[in-house]
Parts: sequence; structure tokens; C-alpha cells
Amino acid sequence: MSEELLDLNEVMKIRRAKLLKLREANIEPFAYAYSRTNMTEEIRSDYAGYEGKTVSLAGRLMSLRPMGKVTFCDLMDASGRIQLYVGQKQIGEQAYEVFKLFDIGDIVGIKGQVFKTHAGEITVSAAEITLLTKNLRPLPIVKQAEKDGEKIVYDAFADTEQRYRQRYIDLNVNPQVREVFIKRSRVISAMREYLDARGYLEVETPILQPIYGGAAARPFTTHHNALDITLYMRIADELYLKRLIAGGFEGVYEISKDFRNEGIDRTHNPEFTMMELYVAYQDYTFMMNLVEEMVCTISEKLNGTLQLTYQGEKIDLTPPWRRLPMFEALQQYSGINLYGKEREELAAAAKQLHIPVEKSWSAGKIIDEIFKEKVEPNLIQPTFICDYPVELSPLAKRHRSDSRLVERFEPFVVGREIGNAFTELNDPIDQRERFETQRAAFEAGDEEAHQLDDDFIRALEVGMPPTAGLGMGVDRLVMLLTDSASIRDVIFFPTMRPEQ
RNA sequence: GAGGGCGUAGCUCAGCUGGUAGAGCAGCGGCCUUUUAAGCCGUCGGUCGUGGGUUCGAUUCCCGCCGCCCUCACCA
Repeated sequence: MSEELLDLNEVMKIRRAKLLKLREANIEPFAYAYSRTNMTEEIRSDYAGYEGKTVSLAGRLMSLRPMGKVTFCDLMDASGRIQLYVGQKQIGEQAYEVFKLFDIGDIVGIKGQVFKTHAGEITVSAAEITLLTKNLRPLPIVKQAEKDGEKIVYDAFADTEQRYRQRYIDLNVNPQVREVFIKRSRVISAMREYLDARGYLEVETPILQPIYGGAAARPFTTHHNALDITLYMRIADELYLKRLIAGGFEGVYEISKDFRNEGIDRTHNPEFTMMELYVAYQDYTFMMNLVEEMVCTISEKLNGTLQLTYQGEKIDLTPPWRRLPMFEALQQYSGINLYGKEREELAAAAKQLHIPVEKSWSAGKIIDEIFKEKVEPNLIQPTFICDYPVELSPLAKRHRSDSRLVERFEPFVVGREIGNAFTELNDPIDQRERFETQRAAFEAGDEEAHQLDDDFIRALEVGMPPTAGLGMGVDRLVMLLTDSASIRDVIFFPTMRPEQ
């Protein structure tokens, strides 16, 4: 402890000294509770109603402007900020001496009258000011001014590493960060409201799974001691939710974390939030309409509009979204018709398009690569790409009019996939064959090939009705709706390498 | 995993072609009872990410390592 003290910088030493002084003055610097009557925003938005009234507020001191026997402060609570006027005459000489030990970053309670200064600033004049929590580690000082109605921020706390590692500081000093996360919560509640209103049942399924499935990805592996078995963190909820449809539920959804042991970048975090929905007696066309309607409902609720700007790109969410079969999209953007082509022809086409092909790649994989390279970047306005090759989609039902394709779609916006949906494969014999193909791929070295899940097939044998399924990347939807460039800006604590 | 960039005071940043560091804010001491990026005067604060190398001498040049960011690969 004393050694730790030696490491403290000057400011922190002074803060601790103040802490001792406060305790000597019989003031507890870490209070138990404080009863307040109002939030700062209530007063600011209804000055006429509060003028002259006594209110009590609680929050953090974000700015101090001492002027001798009077100090102006900015108090920040969860709703916003308000100015405080702390005068020696009003709170008393002794209390003012104690108040001089307060710092920016301290959390205080204040009771006093609402008034306006000569400059017209809505202000609370303190009759009492109470320390609730002493700040021992100084906050970065971010100053704001308003010029011509525009907010200007000086010395913003901008170091991304520190912002992500010490989000509690980021949230305190960067109000726009708080806004993004409030919006994130609203997106999720709007989604839940939309799904609940249609009678879908929110459920919970295992995160720890003996066989991982539902997506093509490498899992995190863990171990259960008592059972002495390997368990995997789920990479998707799909197979369990479909078991519930086989069990007689007709509409289920789950909003939860999935885990994929893959790289980290601007659109990928090892743990991320997924919404999966399964609806009995429906197909992927139904699901396309649902996605359009749901995303639009959320956008309206969140931003009051279907128009949005993402990183300078204007996006119009107004339905109907373009619906483009995958091979038509490939034809349109690569100029080559790839439908029905054999692997060697596809490899040749890829070469022609300057896309390197590896020998181990299947025909489906080559198509996927060409798609990513040539088509995806062009899908700026909302677009459903539909009808994928069967070998890319081991859990999707074959297309009713083309057995080489499956009834599947992915919604794209700003060149980015935000979901994945299909008419679910419910034929257990076909499902077993698809799993066998995947097993062969796994044994050939494809680490992301789907695992064979006998119990899931058993459920299909019992019978799963015709079903439409959807997965949506919640983080990416939030990024889109909040104009966030990185997934780390919409996840409170993104995965980072541990310090030291 | 590959390539590129960055890492200087609590925060935001300067520091040209090598001579052991500066500013603003914050802090501390003054003055100040309607300020609001408060102001004025004074002052404290840095093993310049880390470990080597070159050099009489390195924050500055070279190499390794650590961390972050960007691009690519894998993927949602």
C-alpha cells in the first residue's frame, strides 16, 4: 500500500491528502446514499416551472470556476449538465472552506434554489453541497464551448486504447459516447418490442455446448470439471432454437452473445450480439419482409426517419429493398455468368478477375470469394442477396425450383452483411447428407466446417414444421444506425489484449 | 498471420538535418461575489512505451520486444 503510494503522481497524492483532511473535519468522503428531487435535464427543460424552487441534485463535478468567495461549477448527472453557484455567503464560511477541498471529478449532492445568472445561464444556487464520492484519480479535462450554435470540444479524450480499456472515463468525459450506448439499448428494446408484439417467444438456449454448430466458425473451447468433458462456447443458437420449433413452439427468438475464435477488426469482435428468430410455417420470403419491416421500425423509433448517413454515405431504408439473386449479382458486377459452372471453370473465371484461388477451395468457396471481391462493395443501399449455392449453406432448404441452390438471403447495407436467413432445412435425410459433406471438408482440413449433430437430426426425424429462420448481427445494426465506424464503438468493453 | 502508422507531463499536442525536453488545460500558491474553454500573477510536474546497438553524446538514427490504430487475410 505504501509502495503503491510512492507510485502515485503529484495530483493523486494531493487528492489523498485532501481525503485525510476531509476525514479530520469529520466528513465522510464516500457517502452511503443521497436523496434527490430532480434530474438536471428536468430543470433545464422547464425553467419556468422550477424558477425560485428548491431542488436537490446529485452528480459529478465536471468543471470548477472559482472566483474568490464564489465558485461556478458544472454538475453532470445521467440526464445532462447544469451550472451550480456555490457562494460563501449562501453555504457559510466553514462549509465554503470544506468545499475548497472539492475537485473536478468529485461526486456531490446539492440542494438549492433555481435561478438564472446575468448571462442567462440556468443555475442552481447551493444552500448545501455534500460530498458523496471523492475523486482520487483525476479525469481528463475536456472543455466545451458553443460558437455560432456549434459545439466545440477542446482537448477531447481521444486515445482509442485508453477509451476502450477505461470506458468509465470515456463515458464520463465524452457525452457522444454515452449517446451511442443509449441508442444501442434502444435498438435492442425496439427489436424486442417488435418481436414480442408478433407473439414470438423470447427464449434462452445453452452457451456451453458439447457440439458447436449453426455457423461456419472456429469455437472457443472450454472444459467442464465435474463431467470431465470438453464444451464449446456457442458460435450460433440455431440448432437449439430449431429443436424448440420441433418441440412445438411456433415462433422463438433469442438475443444473446455468440463467440467465434477469429480475428478482430473494425466489424468483428470475438464475442458479439446476435438475434436469431425462427417462425414455423413460413419461408424466406416472409423473413425478407420481416427484416425490412423490423429494421425500418427500429430506425423510425431511434432516429425518427428511414434516411441515414453512414460514414458520409446516404442510405435510404425505405422498403422494398432490392432483391437480387446471387448469380444475377455475380453476372452484373463481374460480367461473368457463373451459374452451373464446374469448379475448374470457376477457378478460371476467378483468375480472369484477378482473384487468387487456392487448390483446396471448393466450387462454392470460389463463388463466395468472387462475390466478396466483386459484388459486396457495391451493395451500398439495402439489398437482399438471395438463392445461394447449396454447398455454402448446410442448414438451408433446397430451392423449390432449383436443387443446386438453397432458399437463403443475406441483407447487405453499406457493403456489409447484417444478417443471414433461410427457409430451414427440415428433411433429416438431406440434413444428414449435408453434415456428411461438411465432415469430409473438416477432415480435409477445413477448420470451420460444420460438425455433425446426431441429436439435432433426431429432432428433425421427430419432425420440424416448415420454418423460416433469421440471424441478425445486432452490433452491426447498431453501427449502421449510430454511424459508428468500428464495432468497438458500440461494445462497452471490446476484446483487448490484457495490459502488461 | 502479413504490411503500414503511432507510442513525449494526468489530458490534448509541439520538439527541423542527434547536444538528456516545451505549450495549453488540469494541479498547487496568490487576487477576484454572476463566471462559463472565466481571467490575471507565480509555481510544481517527464528513466520521451521497453530492451539493446551505433555515437564523445539519442526523445531524435538502427534492431528486437510490448501495446494500440489502419489495410489485407479468416469471419458476422
